[in-house]
Amino acid sequence: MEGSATAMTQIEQAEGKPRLGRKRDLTRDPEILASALDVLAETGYDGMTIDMVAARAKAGKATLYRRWSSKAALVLDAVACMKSNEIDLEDLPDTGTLRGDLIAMVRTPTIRDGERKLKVMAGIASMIARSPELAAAAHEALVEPRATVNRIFFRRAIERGEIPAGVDVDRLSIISPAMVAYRVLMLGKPVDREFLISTIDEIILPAAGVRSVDCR
Amino acid sequence: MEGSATAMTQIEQAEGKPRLGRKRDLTRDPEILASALDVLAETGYDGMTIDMVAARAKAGKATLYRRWSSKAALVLDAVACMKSNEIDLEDLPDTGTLRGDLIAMVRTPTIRDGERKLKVMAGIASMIARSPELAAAAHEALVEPRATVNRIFFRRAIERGEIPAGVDVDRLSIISPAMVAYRVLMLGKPVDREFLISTIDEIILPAAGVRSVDCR
DNA sequence: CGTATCCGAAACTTGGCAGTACCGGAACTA
DNA sequence: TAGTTCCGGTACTGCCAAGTTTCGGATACG
Repeated sequence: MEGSATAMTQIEQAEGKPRLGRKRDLTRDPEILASALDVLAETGYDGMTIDMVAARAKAGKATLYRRWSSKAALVLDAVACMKSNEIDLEDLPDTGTLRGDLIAMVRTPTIRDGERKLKVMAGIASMIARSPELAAAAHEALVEPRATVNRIFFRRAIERGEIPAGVDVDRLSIISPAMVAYRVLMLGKPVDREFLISTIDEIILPAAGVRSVDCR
Repeated sequence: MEGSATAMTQIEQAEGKPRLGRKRDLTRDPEILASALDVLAETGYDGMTIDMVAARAKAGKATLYRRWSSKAALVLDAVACMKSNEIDLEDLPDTGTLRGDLIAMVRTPTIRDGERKLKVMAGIASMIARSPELAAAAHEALVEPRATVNRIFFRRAIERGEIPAGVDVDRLSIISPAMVAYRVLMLGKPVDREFLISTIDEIILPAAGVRSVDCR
């Protein structure tokens, strides 16, 4: 709740005030949030300092505290704002086959974006158990978008009769994110196109019950 | 390298010394390490303080620093020592079927142990990218043991002819840990027997190419 | 033009934790 | 018994980051 990026500036949300003097430069908000995410991904929550964020954004510390009441609030907003970079659900690939749809999502920018999200996730991992708000923001911005896309592909495949209607769409949608997260965070290996494609062919499609050539 | 629990006390490892005075109580080492893991799982690396660990172990701070040169060394040792609680590879269940073997590992203590490991992993997640030593210890103690057990099961199944010899054993072995980690760390949901069994039946076995009843 | 608020930058205050030093007491050695 | 090292506990030091304040300058309003 509370919603969008620049609107979350908790301090002074009273609207009716005429506010005189120089106006706040709202274009700095996304720049600062992006810097915060960079530092967060590089050093983790506890390693991140407000000075680092301010320096990277070429802003003063006071400017940050004028907009966010604390480090925790800044991080929460930064994580929540990753949601806006989401994939447009109206403009998804539709190749006519489940495999085609899944493979169409395996593109360099998508992988890059995913790795960044995972680094942020690793940076806040220890906080998630203690901050329900942050956990919710991370879930909505980092976890759910990927699963949502996959769910759409599987539902389409069911409608086409390509896979059985009885499959657990939610579980299938999570396989790919889970394998990627494990590979990056636990195994420390990079995610490349080949890994993703073989995961699709060797795990996801068999689990989905695709009537493939090798089911003799 | 360096190996076992109590042996890693980095300070004074010269052996030939006759050492006079009161002897160090070596039985405190595992108690302190266990306390460190508890605090680590609860608060994460940065949230953990030496005082917390000392208090939980009912030890003095000096006692800890007499045995480990720093907080980082203590945590590294504590994580490395989780490896010793490993499952005995000589005493694995052997039910005669892949599904039977996998299901036999789904037991309450195994699940509990896994959740604890994941909480520790979350607590040190942000450190892993910056500390290769800790990353290696975590990999060996938390990640590899599970995969090793699964690999054995899949190799047996191949020998029996239960699954094709061409399957990617390493990838299959990782599915279960990956799904569990994602469920706990990203989704914040608990891991129960039902989840594990349906993961085996709906994802792992189809991916392994088991000639199951529903492959008509 | 005067005032109020913003800006980036830097100085400053405060609190918490890593690491050290010391205490009285216990255990071991010579 | 004297000397040494351990023990649990506490007090202390030094550092670092959160958060506040101040400053000179810029921008907007009336």
